[in-house]
Amino acid sequence: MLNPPTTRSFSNQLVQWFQEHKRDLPWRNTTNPYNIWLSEIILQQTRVNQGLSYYERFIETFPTVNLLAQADENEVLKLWQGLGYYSRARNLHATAKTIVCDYKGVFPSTHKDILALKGIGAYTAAAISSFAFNLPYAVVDGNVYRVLSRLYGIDTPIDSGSGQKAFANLAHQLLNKNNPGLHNQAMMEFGALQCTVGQPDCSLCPFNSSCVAYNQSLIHLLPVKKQKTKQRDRFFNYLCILFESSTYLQQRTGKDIWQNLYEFPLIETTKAISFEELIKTKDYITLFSEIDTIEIVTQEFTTKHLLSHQKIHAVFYTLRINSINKYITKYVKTSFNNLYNLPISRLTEIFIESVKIISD
DNA sequence: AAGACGGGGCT
DNA sequence: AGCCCAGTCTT
Repeated sequence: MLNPPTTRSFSNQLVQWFQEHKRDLPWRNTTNPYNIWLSEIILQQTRVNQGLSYYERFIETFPTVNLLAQADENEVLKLWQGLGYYSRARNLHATAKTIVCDYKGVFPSTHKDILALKGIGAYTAAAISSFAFNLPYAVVDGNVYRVLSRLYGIDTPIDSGSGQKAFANLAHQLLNKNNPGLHNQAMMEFGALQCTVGQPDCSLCPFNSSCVAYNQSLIHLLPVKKQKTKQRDRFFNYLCILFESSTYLQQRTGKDIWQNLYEFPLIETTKAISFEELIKTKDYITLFSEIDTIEIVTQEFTTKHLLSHQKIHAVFYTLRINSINKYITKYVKTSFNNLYNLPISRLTEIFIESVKIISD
C-alpha cells in the first residue's frame, strides 16, 4: 500500500495546489463553528453556487446561534425555501435550540459531541471538527470519493458498506494530522475544480503521472456507484380557492416530501384526471359541499415537477366561491399578500409566479 | 443495506 | 433522460 513519505508529500502538493487555485468563499474566512456549521448544512448535496446566497442571507438574518434558536420554524423554512431537502432546515433549527439549551450557546468542540447533533453525520462532523477546531478527522464527501477512486484506481462501489469503510480509511491515512482543516479543504476543492465529474483537464493535474485512472484511461469509469435512483409518478390536483379577498392553505405533515411547508388544498390521485373527473371524487364533493357557486377563474395551470425520486404531474385549478363551509374553514385562511411570508415548495412557488403573470 | 428526501446544472 | 452535488435519517 502506501508508505508515509508518499502520503506526506501528497498532502503537501495538494495544499500547494489549493493555495494557488482556491476560490474565495465566505465560510473560509472564519473559524467560527456556527458559521462553518451553517455552511456545511447548506452545502450538503448542494453546489457552492446554489448555496452561496442562502448562506449570506442566513448569516445576515441570524448572525448567532441564539438568534437562530429563537426564530419561528416558519421563518427558518422560509429562508431555506427553494434549496430543497427541508429536513436540513428543520434539523438546523432544532440543533440551534440544543446548542443554546444543552451547551449554553457555545458550539460543542469535541468530535463526539458534534457528531451527536441532529443533521450532522460523519462528513459534517469531520468538516466542523477539522475546520473550526483543527481536529484530525478526514472528510469523505462526493469529491473525496472521486479523487481517491481515480488516484488509486479503486472500483469498490462508493455506496456500499465496504467501500465507505475503505475510502474512509484511505482518507484518514492520507490526512495531514498537523493541519487537517487545510488538508480537508484542499481535498474537496481539488475534486470540485480539477478532478471534476465531467471532462477533467488531466494535463493540468499535478498528480497525473501517478494517477491510476488517468494512466489506464479509467477517468470516466470512476468512481463506481451501485444503485440507480428510480422515479415514481404522482398526480397532484391543487385547488386554489378564492373567497372574498382570501385563499386557503394547509401545512404538509407526515412522512412525505415538503414536510411543514404550506400548499393549496390537494387531491392526490393515482393517475391523471380531468376537471370533470375531479369534481366527481369524494374529496372534491366533500370539500365544496353546500357551496352554491364555484367559478373557474383562470385556465388550469399544468406542469411537471421533477424530484430525485418522484415525477409530480401537477394541475392547479383557481376557483372562486360565493360562500364558505366548515371543511374549507379548517384550512389556514390567508391573504395573497401574506402568502409570501409562508414557506412553500418550489412547485407552489412556480404556480404563484404564473398567477402573477396572468393577473398583470 | 436500501429508500427517502429537493432543486438545479450539465451532458 | 441520466447523473451529480461540501449527506443524513429512517426503515
